[in-house]
Amino acid sequence: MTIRTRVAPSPTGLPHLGTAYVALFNRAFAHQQNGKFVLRMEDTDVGRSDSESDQAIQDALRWLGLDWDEGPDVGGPHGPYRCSERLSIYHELIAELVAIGGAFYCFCTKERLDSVRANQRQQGLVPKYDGHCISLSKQEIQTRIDKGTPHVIRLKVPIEGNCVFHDTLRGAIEIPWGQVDMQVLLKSDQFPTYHFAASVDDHLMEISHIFRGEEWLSSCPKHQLIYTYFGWQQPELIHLPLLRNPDHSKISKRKQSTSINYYRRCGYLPDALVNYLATMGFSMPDEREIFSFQEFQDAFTPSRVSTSGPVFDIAKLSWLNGQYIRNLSHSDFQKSLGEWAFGDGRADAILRLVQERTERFDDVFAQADYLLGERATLTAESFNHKKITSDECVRVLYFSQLLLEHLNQRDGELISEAFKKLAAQLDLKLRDCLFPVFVAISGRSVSLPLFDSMQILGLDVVNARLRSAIHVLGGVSKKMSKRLDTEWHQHATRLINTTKTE
RNA sequence: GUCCCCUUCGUCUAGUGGCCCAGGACACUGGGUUUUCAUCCCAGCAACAGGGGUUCGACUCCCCUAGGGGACGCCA
Repeated sequence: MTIRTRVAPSPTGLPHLGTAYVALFNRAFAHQQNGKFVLRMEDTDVGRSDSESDQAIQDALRWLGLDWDEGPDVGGPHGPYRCSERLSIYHELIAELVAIGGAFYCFCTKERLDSVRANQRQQGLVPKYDGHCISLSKQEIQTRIDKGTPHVIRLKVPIEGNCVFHDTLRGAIEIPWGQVDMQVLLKSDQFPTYHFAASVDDHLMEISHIFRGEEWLSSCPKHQLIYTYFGWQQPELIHLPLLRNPDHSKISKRKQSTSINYYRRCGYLPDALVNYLATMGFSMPDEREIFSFQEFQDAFTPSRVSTSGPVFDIAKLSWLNGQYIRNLSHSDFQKSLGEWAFGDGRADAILRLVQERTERFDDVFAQADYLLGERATLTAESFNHKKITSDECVRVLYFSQLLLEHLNQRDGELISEAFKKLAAQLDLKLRDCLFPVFVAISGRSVSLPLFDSMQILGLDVVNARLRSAIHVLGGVSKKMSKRLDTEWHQHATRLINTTKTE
């Protein structure tokens, strides 16, 4: 049997550390076994998927050296490798599944489902589909379809008994069918859900082993059911532990940077990041902690993967990165640093801002310090200001995060317009409103133009600096963030929409 | 709330019944080398969640409790 593995990210948002983590294991295992490693883009969510993210994920994985044998760009015998290009396959198979009684049409409205689930929750039951449409007759179904009633197709799930499936690291796992929802497989927009697309594609692409995050454990029964209905053999499942925040919750961008690009921008070496990721949940037989991907691949075996969730510890990553940096030849060091600091048009962008503010060359580097490296360390006093209180600073910084995130734009003009409106909404002068942002981004209240700086730094770093600034000011409690989120939603429509039309 | 998964130093981990009054690494503390700093070297600090079994013997096997995490979407 040929070993075939895959990683199947959804192209929504920035390239995630978790994607790299999972790709690492899949790639190492496949190549160790002379198999193939596949990249498949799971763009089943039309609203959230975008091609920019698709490209960014590919770039980030390539940067890490985690490239693939088959995928959307390189092709392969089992293509296409993007869900949105495989719709006819799903439609054909979902029809088959309905025909053999494994799935059924459902015409329920969102409102009805919401109230059903709310009721169930109130009674302490598992919120799930109540089977309302499961026994509609062929005629009833046809009539509604002909009328153009929006509908989905759901998985038929047994009511009683247990589902038993196998995980390589944990052995047999038993989940009562009563816990499993009649999952939507085909959405009303005719796109499959992840569950259906992934199951189908894994089979069609002859995937033999799936290394994926532990978060998928509870959806295994659904996938198993699909395989059973079709009479397919399920791939071997190896659920990896979830990367964690320092507080042990699942790693999330609210609490630390999860974007691969952030670590790239901060000057971590791809080999070091890959090495570090490989020590999360895996250890070498000889306990070595510094090793190449090739060495990892040679030594890898599922039995050396541990099941408890590792905290992603930036201090240790930095130490490891230091080992790699010092090991570089001096010429490689120069080359890599130069590329990091000035590559991709950065030198030009920075120098254009600097020149008009320069009297002597020795002014140059002091002005651009926060663009070339980490900004000065902040304290609460850094935010002392005549016109704006520290609480207001937190508010502004918090909203800035949301604004930039929702704007999802690098365009300086747009950012500038949005901030002007934000200041107006908060009833602050732009100059005062921007003060905490200047401090957060540059470490000073006076610096090179703010929005240009943001563009040069990139969203990942900007976000991290805003987050760290908020932290310095005492952070935002759960309660407070709830209040701010509510307030934000009141501003949001106006801020975002009007911004885009101008 | 229901179900599932997990539980060795603050963190990453070694350990698959005796080699362990638990080893390594990061962080931290102290010392040494170095014109300073960093590197490097040495030393120190620090853990088997708790309770029951099984066994001649449990970090290792079983059960319970507690704690942590995840899932419960026409998100993935």
